[in-house]
Amino acid sequence: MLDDRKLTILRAIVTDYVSMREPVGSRALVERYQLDVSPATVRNDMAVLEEEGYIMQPHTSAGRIPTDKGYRLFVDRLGTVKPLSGAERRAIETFMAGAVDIDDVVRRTVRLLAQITRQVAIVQYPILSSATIRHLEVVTLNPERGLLILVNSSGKVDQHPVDLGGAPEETVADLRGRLNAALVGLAPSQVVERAERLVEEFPDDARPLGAAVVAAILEMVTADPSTRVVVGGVPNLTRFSDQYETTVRPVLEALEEQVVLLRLLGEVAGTGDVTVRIGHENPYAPLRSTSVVASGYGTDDDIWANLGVVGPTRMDYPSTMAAVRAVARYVGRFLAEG
Amino acid sequence: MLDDRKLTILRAIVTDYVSMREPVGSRALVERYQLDVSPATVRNDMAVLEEEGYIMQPHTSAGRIPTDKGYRLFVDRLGTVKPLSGAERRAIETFMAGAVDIDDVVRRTVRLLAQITRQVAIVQYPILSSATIRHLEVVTLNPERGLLILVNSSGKVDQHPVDLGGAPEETVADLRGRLNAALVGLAPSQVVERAERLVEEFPDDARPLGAAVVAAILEMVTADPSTRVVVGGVPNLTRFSDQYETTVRPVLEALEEQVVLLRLLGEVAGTGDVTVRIGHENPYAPLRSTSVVASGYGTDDDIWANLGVVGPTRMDYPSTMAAVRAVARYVGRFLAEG
DNA sequence: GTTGGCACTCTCGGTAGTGGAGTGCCAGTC
DNA sequence: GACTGGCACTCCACTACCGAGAGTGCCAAC
Repeated sequence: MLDDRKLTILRAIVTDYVSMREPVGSRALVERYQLDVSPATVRNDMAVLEEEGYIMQPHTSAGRIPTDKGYRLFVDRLGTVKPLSGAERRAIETFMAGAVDIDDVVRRTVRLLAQITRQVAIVQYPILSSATIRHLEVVTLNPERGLLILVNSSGKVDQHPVDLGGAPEETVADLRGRLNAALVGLAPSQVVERAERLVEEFPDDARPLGAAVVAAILEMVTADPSTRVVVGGVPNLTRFSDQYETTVRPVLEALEEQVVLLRLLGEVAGTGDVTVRIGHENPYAPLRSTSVVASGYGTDDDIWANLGVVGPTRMDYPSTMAAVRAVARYVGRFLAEG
Repeated sequence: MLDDRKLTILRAIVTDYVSMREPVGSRALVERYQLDVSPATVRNDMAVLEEEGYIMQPHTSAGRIPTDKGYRLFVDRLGTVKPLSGAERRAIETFMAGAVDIDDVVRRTVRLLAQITRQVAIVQYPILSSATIRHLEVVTLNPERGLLILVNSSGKVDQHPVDLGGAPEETVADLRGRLNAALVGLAPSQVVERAERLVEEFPDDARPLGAAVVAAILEMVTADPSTRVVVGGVPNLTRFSDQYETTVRPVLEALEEQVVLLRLLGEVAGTGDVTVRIGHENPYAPLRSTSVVASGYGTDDDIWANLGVVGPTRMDYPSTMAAVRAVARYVGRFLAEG
């Protein structure tokens, strides 16, 4: 159905449209891509491509632009992998070099990704499923209010307020000791099991407080994955000032909603490789004229979280995909080592 | 120089332009504001106002629009305080009601402010100058790396990585004890004094590690004020799609830079009352066609941090100022109560 | 000081008209 | 059967032009 030349033409239309931002016609095509056939032939092929739904005309007597389906075919079969430039490689190295803690890593990653792809970058905080609890602390702020702090082996620190109900300091100290003794070294899944039995082991007078604290711990351990997403490169949206209604506004609105972002990244990625959602393929309706390029990141056997970029369907997929892949891999290695 | 009627006219021009978004002419003015004089008289007054630099014409034979100077006069002398609507009052109450910790308070505040003012809101994390250190913890992640955690009396948790250099667990435990004994209960300023002597009290073998940890503590305590700013309501920028180059882009870029935001809030506010920077008065050049309405928040004797909104110079100052003031006060009270 | 009148300026919307880009189709060629 | 040159056709983008409307500044009169 689609012979080689038609595919070549589709590829040419996509690349040309992406770089020129204008509908591309048969004449320009043969000139810029040395197709060795006449414009008329190209036109015949284009008619077929249009019939099949890969390209369309904004109006009669305009050139063609790719449809979502066209981009999809391009991404699946036609895109040649574009290696990163030296400058980009160096940028990745230097950007991450001085990172001190997890927050810093995430912050730097988002900046890096936004800078390389020149698009809006989204990075999810790593979910360290293999991380174990390293330390538990209950800090008394005042007789009524306390703070539960949880540190895991990757250096992530979570906090949660606890209602102490006026419990004496000894009770709190005892509780602290028991919690640490019981839970340190456990992975999240193990915590869930262990914690349930733990409450029963508390002395009677510490029972209510203990139950509250354990509940808080469970909440932190289980709710954690859905916590946080960081966004960067929003000013890059100004490059699409022509697509205000279809791109800029919806993206800004989506960025405000952590839940939406997680859905976007989560449903798109979830694997170790780069995934692309083009336009209407997107699970979130307002972004139907937007594409998401995402990837999981982490070690081979333990995917930790997702990251990606969002931009107009008319984007440079090969470069963007290469950048997302490279950053995901690098961050994965970086986290694994440190 | 400027008699009552001229001031009335200026006020009318500002309010009309803000609500209508169109240059306002003499005829419309007398009709909408019952000025009891003829358009010609108004024109004479407007000519004077223009000469004095309070208003200008986009082009001959258009109506007048206020200049920055005009807005300034309006804000200083002409703006009638616009009380919050019942709905807004209720919004403030309900928004903050279920806040659990500081992060949550800040997040809710930013949403609230963005929603009421329908502009981009910025909230700085509270600097609790009166807060004291409540607990210090050094958690060993692996023989080389540790994590210093600092909890203050307001429930704020800070963390900082520490290079343990393979120090044995007893040394770390000893250090932890000494740190807590020495520093708990101190305010930041006191920590600075005390910490310097503290290092000398360490046993020799803990000296290098101790010095590193103390350095980290000092860094956290002193660097803290400049830490974090949270932004919300960015989609509200889409309401100014006409001012892409002068408003939308610069604001997006500024929002990406925490430093800029802090400068903006800091230099603008710094007092307990609402401060307004109009257009060119702004310390940050790219926002010269933007206004910032900000306020410190906290208790009367202890200003904690700043919050505010940024929007086009053509904004509803009375409402915005009222909203910022109300939110600042409410959050201050909320934090003071615990 | 205020006002009505008036000529003037400038924007905005609508209407033609034109050039150009691109197409589809068809008949002819290899 | 695939490709090509030619040609008529369509539609957009741009320009020019015109008229209506809004608003002004100025002036003479009250």
